Amino acid sequence: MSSQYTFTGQFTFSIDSKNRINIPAPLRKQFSVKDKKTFVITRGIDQCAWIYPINEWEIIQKELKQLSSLSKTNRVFLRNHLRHANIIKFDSQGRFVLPKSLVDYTTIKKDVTIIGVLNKIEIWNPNLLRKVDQSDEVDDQSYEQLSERVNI
Amino acid sequence: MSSQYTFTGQFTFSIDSKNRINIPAPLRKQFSVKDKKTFVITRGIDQCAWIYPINEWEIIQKELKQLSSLSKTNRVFLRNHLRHANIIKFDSQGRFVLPKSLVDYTTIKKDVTIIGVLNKIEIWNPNLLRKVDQSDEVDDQSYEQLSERVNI
DNA sequence: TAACATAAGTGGTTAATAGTGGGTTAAAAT
DNA sequence: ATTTTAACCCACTATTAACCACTTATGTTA
Repeated sequence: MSSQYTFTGQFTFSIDSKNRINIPAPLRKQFSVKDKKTFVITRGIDQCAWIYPINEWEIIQKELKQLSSLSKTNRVFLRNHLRHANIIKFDSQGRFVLPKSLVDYTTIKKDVTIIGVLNKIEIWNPNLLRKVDQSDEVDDQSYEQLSERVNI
Repeated sequence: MSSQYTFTGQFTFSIDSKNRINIPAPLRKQFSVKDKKTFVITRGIDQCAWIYPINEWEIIQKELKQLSSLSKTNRVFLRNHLRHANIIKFDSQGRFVLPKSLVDYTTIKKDVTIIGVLNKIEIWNPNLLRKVDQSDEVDDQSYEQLSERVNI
């Protein structure tokens, strides 16, 4: 079954003194009643944070369970993506608190760029994103191989 | 399945102080009831904006959803193509607001040229279009490669 | 072809929503 | 017991969307 979510668009908002980030209204509106405003936020593969609505995350978990921990790539990938996964709700204003570990990982300071990427939402430090945009990084061979088996 | 839309023709209208653009009646009439006056506007490969009726966009989306984010190539591709995609509705007058990012990208100032290109509509800065018409631009190599995989 | 009627393009005003900032209390954690 | 953290509340401002109104085309009919 394919995802019900189709997040798109880019927004640059600010993070406040309590590390709260506003979810852009166009994205927020897609959260269904089932979600109860709940999602999982975790490390992205790039230096950003990924947000998955809770039902979406459960689909991904199922896929992750397929991966054998005998492979080193798999082990590292699983560890890094599960250990930093936080279950979060957004408040009545549509904001959520970005966990400290992810503030550090993403190096977010004052401004935040939020990008809808179909079934997930990316949270970036705008300056970092700009750098990433400019550099054409080489493909990571091992992830390439994984991509043939897991459709995240 | 082939597209139900056959947009054709060229029109030059004006953009107002609120960045509203009128969709020419002949094109607007093709939007079906299913569309609910909804479409996606995004960056064109040239320095213009592309409009896809929402059902047309969903066909594209289905293909994009096949791409795993474990692949770096895919991640960059997905991010860059989705971040500029805005889901828009036109108002009761048949106008829509051109997002600021696309105003900048297209360098649209006062007048707008609107062109029907079968399954999509192009939005141009008339002056820029005139220049492009005169120069035969070279194909962008990377997009050529991607075109074999994703039918946008 | 003149008069009328309808549709199309453009402009502005108002009301609702979205983004941001902060305070207060309750629950954890140290 | 003290400090942090989290949930809840209220409030201000800017932006956006809904609404109304006017003008110019287009087309139709007497």
